[in-house]
Amino acid sequence: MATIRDVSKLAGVSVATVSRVLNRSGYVGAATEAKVTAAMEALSYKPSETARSLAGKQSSMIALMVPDLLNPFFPELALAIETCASAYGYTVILCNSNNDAEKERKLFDLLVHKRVDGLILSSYTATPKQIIALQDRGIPVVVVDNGFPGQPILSLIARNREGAREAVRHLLKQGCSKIGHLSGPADVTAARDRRQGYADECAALPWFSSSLIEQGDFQAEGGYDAAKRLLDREPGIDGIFAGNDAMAIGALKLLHERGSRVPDDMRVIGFDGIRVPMVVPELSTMVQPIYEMGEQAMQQLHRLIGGEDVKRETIELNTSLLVRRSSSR
Amino acid sequence: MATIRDVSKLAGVSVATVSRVLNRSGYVGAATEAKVTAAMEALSYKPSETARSLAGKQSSMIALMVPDLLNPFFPELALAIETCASAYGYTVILCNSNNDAEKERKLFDLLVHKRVDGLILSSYTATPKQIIALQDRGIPVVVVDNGFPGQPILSLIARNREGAREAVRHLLKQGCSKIGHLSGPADVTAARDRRQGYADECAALPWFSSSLIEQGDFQAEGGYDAAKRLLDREPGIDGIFAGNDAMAIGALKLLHERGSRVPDDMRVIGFDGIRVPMVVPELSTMVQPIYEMGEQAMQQLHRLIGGEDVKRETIELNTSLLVRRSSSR
DNA sequence: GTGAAAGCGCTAACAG
DNA sequence: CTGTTAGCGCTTTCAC
Repeated sequence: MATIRDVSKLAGVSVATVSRVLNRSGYVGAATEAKVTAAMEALSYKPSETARSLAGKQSSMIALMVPDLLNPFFPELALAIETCASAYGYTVILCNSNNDAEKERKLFDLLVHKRVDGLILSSYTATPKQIIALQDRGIPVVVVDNGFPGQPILSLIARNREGAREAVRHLLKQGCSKIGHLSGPADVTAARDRRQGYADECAALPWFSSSLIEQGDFQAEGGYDAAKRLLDREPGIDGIFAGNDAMAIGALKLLHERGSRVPDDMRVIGFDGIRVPMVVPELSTMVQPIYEMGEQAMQQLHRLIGGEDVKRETIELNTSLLVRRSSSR
Repeated sequence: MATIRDVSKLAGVSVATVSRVLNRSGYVGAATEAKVTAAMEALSYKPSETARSLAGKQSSMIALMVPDLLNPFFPELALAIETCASAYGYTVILCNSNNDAEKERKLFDLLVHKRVDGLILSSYTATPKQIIALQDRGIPVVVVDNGFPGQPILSLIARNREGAREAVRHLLKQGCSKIGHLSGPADVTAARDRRQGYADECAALPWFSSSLIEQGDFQAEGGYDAAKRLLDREPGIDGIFAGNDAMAIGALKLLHERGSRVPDDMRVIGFDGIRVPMVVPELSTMVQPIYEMGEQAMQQLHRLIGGEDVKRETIELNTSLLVRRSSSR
């Protein structure tokens, strides 16, 4: 593999000059530049990212850390980020924290030592403190699908509360007379906001009771179990708003086992808009703009890495209602 | 961040010695080693992978290249590989080729320049030539879910032909009297083998005709379309063996739209065993040991990287029949 | 404008 | 057993 020295020799200049045209830094005569470019071409030279990284520049690697690759939300996000990152010239390191705070901590350390240029983080367990510490250690972070209001952390999140309200209003409009909610983990902002949105719409209605909320874990199995507990406890429910699609799918499975007809006896709506080719009945959902979220995350991270003065705040993205068969005839 | 020099000073030895205990290479006195270890501890020193990589050692990064992150098969594989890689001390670079031969080619180049230690490749487009070229450029490769018989390429693949035969026999045993097959892309080994397995079992049966095979693309949409073409063309089909789960799900969707009762009027079985929490009816499938496949891929790659003399051949893994509702009452 | 030279942090001969 | 030293390929002052 050709090195910068080979290029410099072939072009009859010094390595410093080659480095300059490589980085468009400092002045280089037009003629010289042409010679260098030609030489690089001739040797099909590509600078060694490794050396570049050692010499103090960027590693042109970013890390993507997700809690659960089996939740289709994250592959979709990963796809968006990978595509966008590669357009910017970054390589993506994939980290699956498995929702394990300890593993996460170790990964943070690793990333620092790997000198990654930045991190796109989706985590239910990372604390603001940890994230800020990471930033202080020189690693710009963009958080996705979780927010830390009041903290100097740049995060991207859907308008969850608003979206939840819209989902519930949709169920009400469909004629539901008693709506239950399967909420996500209590310590996840997105889950809390969705629960809050549900409460916003329902709290004043005569049938409302806080026991209409059952907590799950954002996973299909958990949604199945939570739905079971909810329905066993609260008779007369004819609408379910699940905190995410995975749980909604779990609920649908339970309903099918019990012979409930959806959407006739029970209407169900989820949240996320994951593109799982689902079977019967297709799930209505509040769509998060997952691809856009990944795209924006990468964009913002790139700006942070570039040292731009980006405001470290929570950015909210709009959701959109997607009505399919599970909630409407 | 502490460097090897800091450690050497604190321990009162030379950097070479520190390097030795770091790599367990060469002899180091017990007392010295203890001092060094203590110093490393005290400074919470971690060697810079970047420097180590530049100095000619390994980059401790491997790449994982997949064609389609939206197919749940690949996140599952990725999870297995990431977990296993991290146990071995490797970091995983994620590449999504998007089934695009051109992007794939560029990625190969990139990986060479990044000096990744190895590559786990799942691709429908890469040619044996390309893969061998990559190996010649110093990057060990393990291919997953595709085989290149006769080529010096280490690949892991399920016993597709055998598995397909078993799936078809299962449908026959369930009483199917005319079974269609939705096959995958013609240029994918796995798809061909499964089609062949189907043919093995059916070719001699009175109702068989090659028009019972309809080609899809291993994606749900494609399965939907292929099933439509198949059923419109061939009346009397009461069993479908889909080349993978994604297509089987597409077929189920079509069947539901058409009011076919599954499994009463039509029995369906897929191939892959992806862990999508599916709705009604749950899909029967030939399970590939996805996790094990990822695990083995990582293991073999590690051996290749270590310079062990691993035989570059196709390794086959057993599948297992998982009967659920889509094929059995 | 361009070159010389000093590192970045680590490894690997080669001497002791 | 341990220290010295020369790089790995690139960036970056500092002179000319």
